[in-house]
Amino acid sequence: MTIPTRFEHTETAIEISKAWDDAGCARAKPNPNKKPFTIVIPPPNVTGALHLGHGLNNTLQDILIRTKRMQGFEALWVPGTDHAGIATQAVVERRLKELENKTRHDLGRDALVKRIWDWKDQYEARIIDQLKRMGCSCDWSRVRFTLDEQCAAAVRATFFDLFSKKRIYRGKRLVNWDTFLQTAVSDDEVINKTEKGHFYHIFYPVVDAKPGEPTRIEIATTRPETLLGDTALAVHPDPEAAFKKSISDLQEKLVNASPNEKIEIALQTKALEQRKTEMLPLLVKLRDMALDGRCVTLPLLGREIPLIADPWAKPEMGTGCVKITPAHDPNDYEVGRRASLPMINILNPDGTLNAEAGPYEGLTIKKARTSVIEDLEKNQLLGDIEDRDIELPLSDRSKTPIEPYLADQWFVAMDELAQSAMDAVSDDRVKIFPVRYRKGYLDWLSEKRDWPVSRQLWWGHQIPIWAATGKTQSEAEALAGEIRNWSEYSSGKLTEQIDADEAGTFSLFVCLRSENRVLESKVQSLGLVRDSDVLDTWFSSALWPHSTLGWPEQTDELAYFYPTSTLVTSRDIITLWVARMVLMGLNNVGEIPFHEVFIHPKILDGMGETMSKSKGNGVDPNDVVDKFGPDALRFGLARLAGDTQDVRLPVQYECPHCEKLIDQTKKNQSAATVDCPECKKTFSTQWAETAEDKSHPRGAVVSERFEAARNFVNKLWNAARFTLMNFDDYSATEVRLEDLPLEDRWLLSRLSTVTHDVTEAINNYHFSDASQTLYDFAWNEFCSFYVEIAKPRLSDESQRAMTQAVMAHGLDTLLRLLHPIMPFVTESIWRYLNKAASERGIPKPSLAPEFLMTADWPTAVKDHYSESIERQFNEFQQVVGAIRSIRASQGIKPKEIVPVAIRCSESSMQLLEPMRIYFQGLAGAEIVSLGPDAKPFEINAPLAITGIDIDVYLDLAQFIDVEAEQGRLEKIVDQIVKQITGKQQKLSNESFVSRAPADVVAKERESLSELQQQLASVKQDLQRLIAKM
RNA sequence: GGGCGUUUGGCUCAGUUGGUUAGAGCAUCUCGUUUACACCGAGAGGGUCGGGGGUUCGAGUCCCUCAACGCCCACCA
Repeated sequence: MTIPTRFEHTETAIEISKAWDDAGCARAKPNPNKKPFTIVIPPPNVTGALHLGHGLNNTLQDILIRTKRMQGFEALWVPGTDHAGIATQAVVERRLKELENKTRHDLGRDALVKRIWDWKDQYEARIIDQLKRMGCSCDWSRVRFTLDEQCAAAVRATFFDLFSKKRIYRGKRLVNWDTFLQTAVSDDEVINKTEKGHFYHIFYPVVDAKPGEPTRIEIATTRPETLLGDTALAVHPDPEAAFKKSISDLQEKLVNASPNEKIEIALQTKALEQRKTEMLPLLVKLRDMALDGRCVTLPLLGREIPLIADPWAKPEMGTGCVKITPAHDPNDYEVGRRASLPMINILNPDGTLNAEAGPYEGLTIKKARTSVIEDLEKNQLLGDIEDRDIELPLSDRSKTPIEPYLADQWFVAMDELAQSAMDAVSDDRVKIFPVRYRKGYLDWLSEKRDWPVSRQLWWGHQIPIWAATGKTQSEAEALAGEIRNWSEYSSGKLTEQIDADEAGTFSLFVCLRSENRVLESKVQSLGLVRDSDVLDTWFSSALWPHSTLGWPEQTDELAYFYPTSTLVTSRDIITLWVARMVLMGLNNVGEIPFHEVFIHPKILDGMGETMSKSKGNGVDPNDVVDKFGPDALRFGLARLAGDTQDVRLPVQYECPHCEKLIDQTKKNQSAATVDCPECKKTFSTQWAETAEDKSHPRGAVVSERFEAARNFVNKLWNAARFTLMNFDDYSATEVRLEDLPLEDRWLLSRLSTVTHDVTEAINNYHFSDASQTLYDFAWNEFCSFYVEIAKPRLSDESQRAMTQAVMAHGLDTLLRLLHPIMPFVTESIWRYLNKAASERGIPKPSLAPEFLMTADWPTAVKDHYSESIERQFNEFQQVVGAIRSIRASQGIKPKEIVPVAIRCSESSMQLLEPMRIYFQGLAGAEIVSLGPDAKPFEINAPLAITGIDIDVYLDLAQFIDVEAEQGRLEKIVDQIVKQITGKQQKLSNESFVSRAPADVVAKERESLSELQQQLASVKQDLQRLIAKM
């Protein structure tokens, strides 16, 4: 049997993928004879291509799905992508701006959405290609997209349901307004950045100040321009109590404080007390004025606004007095509601000031700030300006400042929904691994904050609401009454709600259950207008586990595959996504969406930062696949990712001219081109946009971390090559366990152990352990020992057939175990193995299936396991290692055969006797005497192996390098003496002997006496050596 | 400010319930073309486990504390 010298990963992968596809290996359908195992992919955003973080995520899912498929489950992995509303629209809008200098308004809604669909098509294709090249065994006949028709139907049904249950409501809320994208973004999409800013002190004149009262009140703010929307000033209702509370809080902290903290607290307390003394009289006065209903004049606009008492004004902060801008600050909004203050919105959606700002109308916020400061200065109402670091909220998507903004939004009421999702995790219906992530999930949900779901975007699921606003109560009810008479109303195709706002005007909201043009125009004919907003992208993501299976239709798939088995995701979307899937699944289907959630580590770059598209440090899995192959990519990721830590993956550019690897740095990772320091030529990166940049050949981004994995693939390939080279005369034979020699029994026992360990590891999501176990076994045991031992046996006719049978079985099992991690190389070898040895297995051979992918998972055969055999073989391995070590230190040429004597017990002799012949191949040694009576040579290189009662002697008569040997022996003496001293100390310690468990003490004594014997023996050899000179 | 996590040889990571001399891969050094593999084989050097304190006969492993780094959440006009 000939098998290529090299494993050609690229063409093999293409060919094998096609074969799997043609055979439908990854397709799944409800099958009553099997148990289902389901995974829904965390749908990647179509904002861009996948990076290695996704690579890891999908590798782990595929390992699970392939394992379960082999274990006999009906394994379904549902693929798909996410429309990622705001993120995708932002990317396309940014490009539109950069390349064509146009805004979305220049294009209009339909044209922009068309452009985004084009973008989506391009990246969806790219993503699916990446997944396929990685070998992901998704059921590709079931690709979903969160904005496709099936998902849209689910979104409509859900919205309708929640609206009917009054869990979706309309509210005026202060939202995070992105002035660039002109949409509200959720709290989760806001990031904070510390910036240098100023703290402006401003004076508000008191209206009709009485004698003894201050004529003006000082406040301090980082946002002076917002004063245009002020509707009050506030002071604490009980400043003295507030001061006392703060001071006593500090005292409380003192109890558990560290020395450094204590100093800090003492200083704070002192400052606070001083402040209290200085400021209390004024604050009390102001409080009295507030209670008296006094007013101040709003600078610049001249409006009279009240001074109010509200606990939000903390006496220990700022000037102790605070301006209240309800329409533009979340805290002020709450104050405004408590005090029924007017709420004045001074902003247009694009971030410029509106008519409420009077003379400042039309200015941007930045310009308005400058003019306001200038004008305050002119009016002598400006006090100190302090420098200060301020936390600037930015929109995660557009990176522009967020403005708190009062707007009408749809909300999902979270109280009951959140509770149901908390319960599912608290009572373990949904298990989260590792468990430490439970807390974050529960804490977040326990806040039960209502979920604002409106987005003022064009890309997404448009809200299925038609509204008639600004009506009187009777008008609204008349309209509603008409609708209620429709037959569609009674058949549940639409529903309505009447809503009154603070100003006393009424709105009628009508929700349609599903897409229905006729009904839509009927509703529109009543004068109702469709809400132009779309839903938060997480709304459709939250339905993913059931919408992909056909809900709201009661499909067979839904009945069979739902709830899904495991969700594999990364920790940063536990709240955003995982929690919402749980509550939506419970609400819609009445059942949890998945039984287990596995949170895997994140891939960081060489500088410790998470990989992401926006940072520019993302590594394209395809680049790694091109260079090292998909199996190496997968194995490398799986082995790297343990369960406790994120994993750092230093990445390099590979110069396309000279193949030099260039470490990625902060600077070059986002560059469009890089100059190679070696050959000085230029190459382009994935960020190259312009024609000029693109004219340079592209440098792949790779990581040498995958080299070891690639080598492993090669090792496996070659072990298979060797095996198959010796299978020309293979014929299936039945082998009896008891006829097999030790080395075969050892292999079978190890296979049993490894099968057990790997199965356990994968079941418990310990992918790294599974990979490591297989790597060690395949390389250090199967290749280094079993194959080496097999060499002489294969040329011995009496052993050849038996050896072939065990080798075939060993390779077969190894391939099965490795397949989920390295599907291509294993499937490829499997084909060759099938050609050479189609029937194989211990004890009874059977015909192997055509595809490894759908073959059975091995079982750990109990009868094959033997602890004593594994231990005995381990002794053999140690003796081999000992001989090799001496040979190396003596500089003995590899071709020289060294005579060796092994003194050991009767039982060890029985073990080693049949292994005698293997010492030559493995260690270049000829065993001249073996057993309890084995005699050392005249000039010995002794080696004692700890833990085993075996002494090994090499006859150095013709090889001796006295100096080297003397050095070696002296070093051994030192080592042994050091250990003996340690043990003697331990054993002479009265409390150790009396308090440590008896068996520990006994073991110490035993090993001490062993060491002493060894020492004596080595010293003797050393003396003999010196005497010889 | 609250929570979670991390800190082990040059690099990337293991280290199960505390118990002999703390492991692996990469890198380094020495030797090597033995009929699968130089993407290989053999051997070697290198860490006292972030600092300090404690519990214990015994601590990388448990407790306290300090420090650094990372992430999440909240946030002060």
